Amino acid sequence: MNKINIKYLAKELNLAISTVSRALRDSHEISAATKAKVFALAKQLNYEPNPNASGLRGQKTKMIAVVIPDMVNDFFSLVISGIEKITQSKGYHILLYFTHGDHELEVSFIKTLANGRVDGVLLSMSSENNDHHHLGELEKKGIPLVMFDRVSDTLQDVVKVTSDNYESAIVATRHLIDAGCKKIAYLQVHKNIPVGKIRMKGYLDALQQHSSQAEPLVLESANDNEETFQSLKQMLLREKPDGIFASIEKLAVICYRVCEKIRLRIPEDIKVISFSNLQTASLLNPSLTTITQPAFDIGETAANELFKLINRKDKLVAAERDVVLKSRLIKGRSTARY
Amino acid sequence: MNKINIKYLAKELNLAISTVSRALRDSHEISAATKAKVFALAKQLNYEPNPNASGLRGQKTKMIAVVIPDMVNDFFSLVISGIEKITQSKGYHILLYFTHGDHELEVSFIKTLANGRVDGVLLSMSSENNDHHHLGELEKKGIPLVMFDRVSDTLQDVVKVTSDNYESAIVATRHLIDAGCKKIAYLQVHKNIPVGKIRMKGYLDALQQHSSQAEPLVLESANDNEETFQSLKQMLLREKPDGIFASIEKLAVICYRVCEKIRLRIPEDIKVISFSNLQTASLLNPSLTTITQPAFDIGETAANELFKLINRKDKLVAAERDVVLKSRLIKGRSTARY
DNA sequence: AATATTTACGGAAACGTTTCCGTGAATTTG
DNA sequence: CAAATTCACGGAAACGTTTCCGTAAATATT
Repeated sequence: MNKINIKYLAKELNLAISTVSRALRDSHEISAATKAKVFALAKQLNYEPNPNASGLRGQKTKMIAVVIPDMVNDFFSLVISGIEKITQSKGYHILLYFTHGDHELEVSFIKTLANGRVDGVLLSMSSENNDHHHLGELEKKGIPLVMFDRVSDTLQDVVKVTSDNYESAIVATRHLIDAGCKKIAYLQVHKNIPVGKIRMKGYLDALQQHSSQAEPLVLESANDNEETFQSLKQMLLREKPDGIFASIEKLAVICYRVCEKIRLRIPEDIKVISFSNLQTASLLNPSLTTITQPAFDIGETAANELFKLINRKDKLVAAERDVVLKSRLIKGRSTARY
Repeated sequence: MNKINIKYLAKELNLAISTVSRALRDSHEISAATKAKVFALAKQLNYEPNPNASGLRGQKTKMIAVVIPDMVNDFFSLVISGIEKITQSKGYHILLYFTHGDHELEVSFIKTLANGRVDGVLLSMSSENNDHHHLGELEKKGIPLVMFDRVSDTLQDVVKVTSDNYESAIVATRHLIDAGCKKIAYLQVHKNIPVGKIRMKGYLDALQQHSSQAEPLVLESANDNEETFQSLKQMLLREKPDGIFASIEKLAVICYRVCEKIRLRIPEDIKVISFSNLQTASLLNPSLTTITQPAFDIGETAANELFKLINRKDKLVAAERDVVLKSRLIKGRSTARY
């Protein structure tokens, strides 16, 4: 039950600790013969360097943090898969945190991360909150940050990876208009989600430029699904829109349920389009027309950008830039002309 | 740009390093007055203890690893959410690894984890492989392990959290039989997935006991989706089963596509049931009857069991036990009598 | 009042690694 | 052949904590 560490290897081989360490790291100042002996014993004993010791000494942890709201939809699952592809290839490890949309929790996570727990942070904000001092804490400690999807529009000096939410919202709205919709409603999540604002702006601008619809029609969802169900039902019955643009897939799903409940036929009575990464969108009844974000790609790109920052020697060059990836419109029967 | 660590706090307060450390850990041998001063300065400077130093000294990392095949389906997303709920409440951190079904990768992950990187491991196996020496490595180092869902049936001395796959498979098969199916096919994934075997045994036993069907009908899926699509299509055309039992949701989805392609009506011509945690199962066309595993619960339970092991003082007591949670049958139109 | 105990804190070792600095021996250079 | 350089390795410091051991003063005990 002997601990196998460098000291043990050194004693076993009659070498100094420093020699063993250098041999393991393939240093040029160690002879081939010695290296071979060290490697052989290390492999035989299944030696793995203690990460805490390496981290403490070298101030490198080989870990990055991924901080996201949650994983209830397929979007973040795909993003993480993209991130994992990159971290895996770089020999890095992923620490995963869920904020559950709670800003306080986000602040608390970031503070814990700011003291040498990770080499970098990938963040999708819990909510639009102009209080960004916790992110400043990261910068002060020299820990690189890349934001993705739910980014801050007020924060300037940080790398952001997003998709073309504004343009896609215009495309989606125009798609409904082209399908013959005269009264289009927009289903929005809680107001202070950053992407939400931009998407709604696309909806509003598209309406103004391409539709004769007098007034925009916006419904903000509640936190509770049942509550949202009821208010959406009321809205559909009262306003009788003929097109629905859901800003997230959960709202589209609720919309399907409401329509079934009040016997509205999709797409005959009302057409539905939604931002969504649902893999089963094409199997829904009817198949859902979606704006699909390149989620996996966003994850890959964000991770790559983060590693650029981590490996940057010259900390002074502030080459921040926004990366914007394109979403795709995938047509389903939910917006078909009939 | 001064590093704020314990040494800095001590100097600032004219105290010894050891005193500050004890004050921060709320030791009883430090006066209330001193504690107050230390806490105040620590808060003011946003001090966070360096995790590498703590980990190195105390041999505790406050991190656990979660090793799963991937996150392409909703099941593992829910499991992780359940795990996160527990780790969050215990002040622990999650390291996430995907094996992508590759046993070699699993071995490599476990080996890296075996040297003080984490306090415990939650594992859902990549594949049924009787080569378990890498897990022995964990035990040798005293790192607790809990397996969930895809567990090994040959490995005895380890805590396992699963759902009642055998019983559920019987329930599913009987459900098809009761709905009038005379020829039921079972769609299986790659042979060496452990749960797959047990589920199939349930299918076989239910057939033998409750159906007059002469021969079981089993189709093993390929790695490639398109390939699976083709072989399933061939099978449906050749064998003309009137019931399909899919062991995982991906196969049910492919089955839906095949049926649409060859104009088989669900549930009139063929009925479909599947193991699945798809949140949109009820919105499919037609709504899918599922055996739904308590995924979130599995995550919670596995994490709780792991913490029991981590916090156990008495390492000798080997109170291994299997925890089996119940799945639910959720009826949809895909198995309706017509 | 003399001794024993508690209180509140300081000093230093230890965790396992990496790397700076040194140093004999071997090799190259002028 | 002497001097300079390279080679191959050893010793020890440093990373930031936690904790064991020690100790002077304060308090409690007999």
